[in-house]
Amino acid sequence: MPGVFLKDALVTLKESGVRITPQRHAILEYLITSHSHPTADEIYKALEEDFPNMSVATVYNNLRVFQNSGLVKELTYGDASSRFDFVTHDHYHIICDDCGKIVDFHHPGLEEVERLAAHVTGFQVNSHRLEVYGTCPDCAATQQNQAK
Amino acid sequence: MPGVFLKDALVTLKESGVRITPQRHAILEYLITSHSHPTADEIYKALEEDFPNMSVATVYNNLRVFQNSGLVKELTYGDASSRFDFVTHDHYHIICDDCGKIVDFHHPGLEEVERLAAHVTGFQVNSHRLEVYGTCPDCAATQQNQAK
DNA sequence: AAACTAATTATAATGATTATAAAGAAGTAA
DNA sequence: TTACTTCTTTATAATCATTATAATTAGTTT
Repeated sequence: MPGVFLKDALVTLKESGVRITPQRHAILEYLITSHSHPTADEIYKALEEDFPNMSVATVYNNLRVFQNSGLVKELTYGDASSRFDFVTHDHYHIICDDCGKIVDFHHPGLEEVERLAAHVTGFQVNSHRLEVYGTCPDCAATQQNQAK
Repeated sequence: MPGVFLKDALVTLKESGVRITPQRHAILEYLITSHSHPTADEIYKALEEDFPNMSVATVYNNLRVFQNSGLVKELTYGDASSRFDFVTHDHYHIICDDCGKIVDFHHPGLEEVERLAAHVTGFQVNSHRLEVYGTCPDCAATQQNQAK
């Protein structure tokens, strides 16, 4: 069932009064089917063939629209540009310090941490963000070989 | 014991062969004593009085130097500029969705999450990043009043 | 002091993101 | 259909954080 996410997403959008333009359709589809965490520019380049006249602003605008509808999350890191992630189930990311590859992993939510934080700081907690950093198997292997 | 962190930090720097210039001293001191999580520009502005000729590049350069020595951590969020945090003990941050205030809280490390991530993904795990988001007491109070 | 290295300054460049204004497409009501 | 309104896209310029460069200054070593 590959198209389920896309169909659901389109319904969600339509219900909140957002028009489904060809560009929006394409951006969403790319986010879902690429199974990656692309930057705005990567999306722009990937759709260049089908939409030669599309503007970068359109990509940014629509990514924002999708975020407002809760379909997409923005992942921000230091230097580089933001990456965008289609939200399915709750999952976390592990990121390679060497090559930057991002891999999903699932883990029960950290409600206990949220509770403690709320208690200690007096905040009303809404959400949290967790990322794990390390070296991916590929890069680990490369380093092994170079050490020889 | 207010100056302990600063003295320790200076020793750490000297030991790794980093010169202690007046600018570096001032940036570090501000990071420690301001008890905030300033942006590079905030640091620049705060030191303008004492160092009228200091360049923004100097702030960025030295923040990088401090990061390389493990004294400072960069916190990155979506739109805005990076914030810089003097590293003392391990702690996490809770951030107000409304006003952006950042408050520290302590929590045992999430080694168990790291272990699971390593197991599932095959990564060698180095570190992780956790942030909690919510509404700070001040903003919550303001919202209460506005609702009246 | 001379020679060398590191740090700072001033300024320009980069690059991601956003703002703006004009043109186009879709939706609604007559 | 026509006119009218609203939303969307496009093209382009602007913004803003950060980095690169080159020249100058300061510190260190001989």
